[in-house]
Amino acid sequence: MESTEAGFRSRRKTGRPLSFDRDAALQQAMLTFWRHGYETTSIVDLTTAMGVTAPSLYTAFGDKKRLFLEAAHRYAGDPEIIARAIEGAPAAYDAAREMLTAAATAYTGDTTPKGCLLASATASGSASSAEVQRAVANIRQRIEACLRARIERDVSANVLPPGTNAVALAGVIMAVIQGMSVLARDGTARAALLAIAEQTLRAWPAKSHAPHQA
Amino acid sequence: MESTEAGFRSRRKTGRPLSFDRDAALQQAMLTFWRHGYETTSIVDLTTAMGVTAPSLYTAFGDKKRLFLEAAHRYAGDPEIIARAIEGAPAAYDAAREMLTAAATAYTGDTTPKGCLLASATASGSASSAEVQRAVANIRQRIEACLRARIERDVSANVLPPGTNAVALAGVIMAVIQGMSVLARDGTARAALLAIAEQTLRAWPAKSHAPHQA
DNA sequence: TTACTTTCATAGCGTTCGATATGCAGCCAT
DNA sequence: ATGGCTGCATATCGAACGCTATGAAAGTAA
Repeated sequence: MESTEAGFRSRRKTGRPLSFDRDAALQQAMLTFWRHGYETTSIVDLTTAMGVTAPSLYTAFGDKKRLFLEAAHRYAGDPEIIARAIEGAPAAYDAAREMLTAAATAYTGDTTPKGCLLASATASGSASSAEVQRAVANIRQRIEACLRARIERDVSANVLPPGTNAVALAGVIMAVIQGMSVLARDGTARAALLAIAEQTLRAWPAKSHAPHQA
Repeated sequence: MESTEAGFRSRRKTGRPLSFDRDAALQQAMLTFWRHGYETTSIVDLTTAMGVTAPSLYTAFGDKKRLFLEAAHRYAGDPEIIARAIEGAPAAYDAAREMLTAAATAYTGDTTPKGCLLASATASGSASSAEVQRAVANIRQRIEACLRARIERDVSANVLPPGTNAVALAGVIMAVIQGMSVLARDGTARAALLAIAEQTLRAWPAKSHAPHQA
């Protein structure tokens, strides 16, 4: 059930070895999906970028859907590590700050496509891609749940004011992160995104302020 | 140069009249693009939804690109009206509040697709759709510029603290709006989006508070 | 009625889509 | 060396893509 079972068909013992670097090919596939989206990336686009023929792609990765899912998981990184980073932060504020600045930076890389693969690649699609859209949504929601739990923990620990709406606060952070992807795609520079991140963090409820909600 | 020249080929005086309601067909096209995106909506999808054959679609709307642009402009509404609404608001805060709550509501309609057409339909695409992506980005940036100008006006009028970063503040609002589209597509309910809107507005710098930035 | 204009429905254009059948090439185990 | 795998390159497959040629149908203008 684990998605990272070290590839699609790797436990072979005999036969001709792969003539290409599977990991490097996956990396190129990820970049291509990142730039052009899931449905709007063709197999030819992928084989060209990966330097591999179509039959090799299919034997190594299954089909387009599985290749995308593997690329998406590689993009998202290990969810356990993310969870530990959020939970291990000094406070929810620090986790949110790290998430926002990391997003602003990652969405404006020089050598990578602009924006967020998870935010753009399956933002729309025909009915046939519903399963892929759900998988990407799950990745998002797992991160949101983790941040929300961290906020709730801070509320319980009195680090955040008791009236804090954890769902809304986590939602704002997630919305800004996803929205920054759109802005980055439109050409907004890294500095501007970082300023948006800073401005967003000014909304963070502080214990030193009186909680101003019912 | 005006996009709304009342259709693609409407100034006819003789000949067989249109057997379908051009406006209603455009509305259906808009809903279809809204649901499935630009490139990921096929001509068959459109003709089915619009109740029109392919040749009729092409004579009435030009081609897929022009049909989408016309649908996108219908979705976005008259930019003049939007500009007047932002400029005519009591303060930038009210404009931002209206934009956020209107987005939260519009993205979770019962009879419309979830999310925002402008945010999702061209979030990704092959190189051939670059022109359409740019057109949609322009719509976004026009709104952002309008909000930013309204914020700057409030700063000049001392309604907002002098140190206010208008670019970042407008950017946050735009990012949250675009991000809410992603959340809405993932299934987030209207109430949750409205809570995010409220939480976002708490970040709004108030003249009554001491400005806490350099 | 007749000429003219424009839309309609049918059918299909050439291209690209995701995915494969086929046969040769390369590597391991024996 | 040889048999058994497995990946490689070539050449497609049927379906769907965006789009259009064609001629009949339905109006207006004379």
